[in-house]
Amino acid sequence: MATQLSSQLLAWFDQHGRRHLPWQQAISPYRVWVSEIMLQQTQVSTVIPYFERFMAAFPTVQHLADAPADAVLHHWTGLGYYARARNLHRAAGIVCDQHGGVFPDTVDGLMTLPGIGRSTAGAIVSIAGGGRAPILDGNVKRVLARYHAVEGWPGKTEVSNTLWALAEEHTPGQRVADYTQAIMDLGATVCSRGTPHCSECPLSLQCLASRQGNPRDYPGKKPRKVLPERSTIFILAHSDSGEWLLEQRPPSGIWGGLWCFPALATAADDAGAASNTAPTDAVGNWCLDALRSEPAQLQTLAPFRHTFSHYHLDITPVRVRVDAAAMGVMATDRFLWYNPRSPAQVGLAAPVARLLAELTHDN
DNA sequence: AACTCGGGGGT
DNA sequence: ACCCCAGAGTT
Repeated sequence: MATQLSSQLLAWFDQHGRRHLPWQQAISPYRVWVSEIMLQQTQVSTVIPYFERFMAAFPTVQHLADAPADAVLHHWTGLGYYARARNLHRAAGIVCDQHGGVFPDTVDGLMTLPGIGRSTAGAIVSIAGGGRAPILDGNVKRVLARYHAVEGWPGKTEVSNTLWALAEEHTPGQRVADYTQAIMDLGATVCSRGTPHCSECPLSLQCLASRQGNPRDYPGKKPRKVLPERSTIFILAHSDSGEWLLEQRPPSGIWGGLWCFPALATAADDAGAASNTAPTDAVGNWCLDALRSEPAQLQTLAPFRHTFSHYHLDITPVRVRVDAAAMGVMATDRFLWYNPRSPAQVGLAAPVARLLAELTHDN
């Protein structure tokens, strides 16, 4: 059943819709799936280059399933939410091993795959399969919350349920792929967050928020908390031959599965700072204990702050030269001597990638 | 229901 | 600084 919203949106889409995004070309379940995963909590302009490189490296779901996990994370470096990449790789294996390389064509079937929730499943079904399934991403939430003047933050279950019901109601039985693209395009271009362009919107006459004159009040804002502060020391251990020691992070938690400089936790509070060990001493001790190597040229670099969505991390990099005996730690597969001149195909945490780039550029 | 999980773009 | 972004998984 087509609603007035869906009809007007489709007419608008024929004139103003976006049609040149990379994942809108050669549409397939695989390409739509990869794009939807990358686009979770990530803006279009950020995703485009990642999508192009990813598709060149892994043209089909079989290529992705056959690739090493490190190679997948390598192509995700800097994109964030790395569980997305690990789930993508796992799901590719399941599709190839259990579904003959063909994606499920229903929302419920797709939702059994790791990393695919209701909205992503709806996007794949509607865009790649033409099936009638709603989505509820950030754009759709904003359009529907304004159109119906839905109060409250969509992170609340009740608000989310209301929006899902509206999304379901408005999803038409015909031209579902165009409708799905249309409502996202409207949210991204006309019904934007900061400055909605109601005068250009095909829905403005019926839109309750526009009629009230306060579209920016919708959707309701997430309650903000003060982010906690943590601190750490990055040990930038390098050999004479210009290789840097990296350690693989545990599979879960922050930077899961990525490669990072060995890190030492430090006291987050400064109340007992007087008793804290100096960073260079802590790193020197670490070299002796963990690497069985005599530290040389210990140097504290400029500290900087890296902010996650849920805490601040103050990072103090300490550079240290270690002798050839230290290379023995490579015996453990948790460690890797990384040569920026011939980089291993592994995932790097963003601040690690930036530090490596700076260190290499300086030399 | 609240929390975890990144990084960057817009303002 | 603060806001949020084509959300999903875990506790």
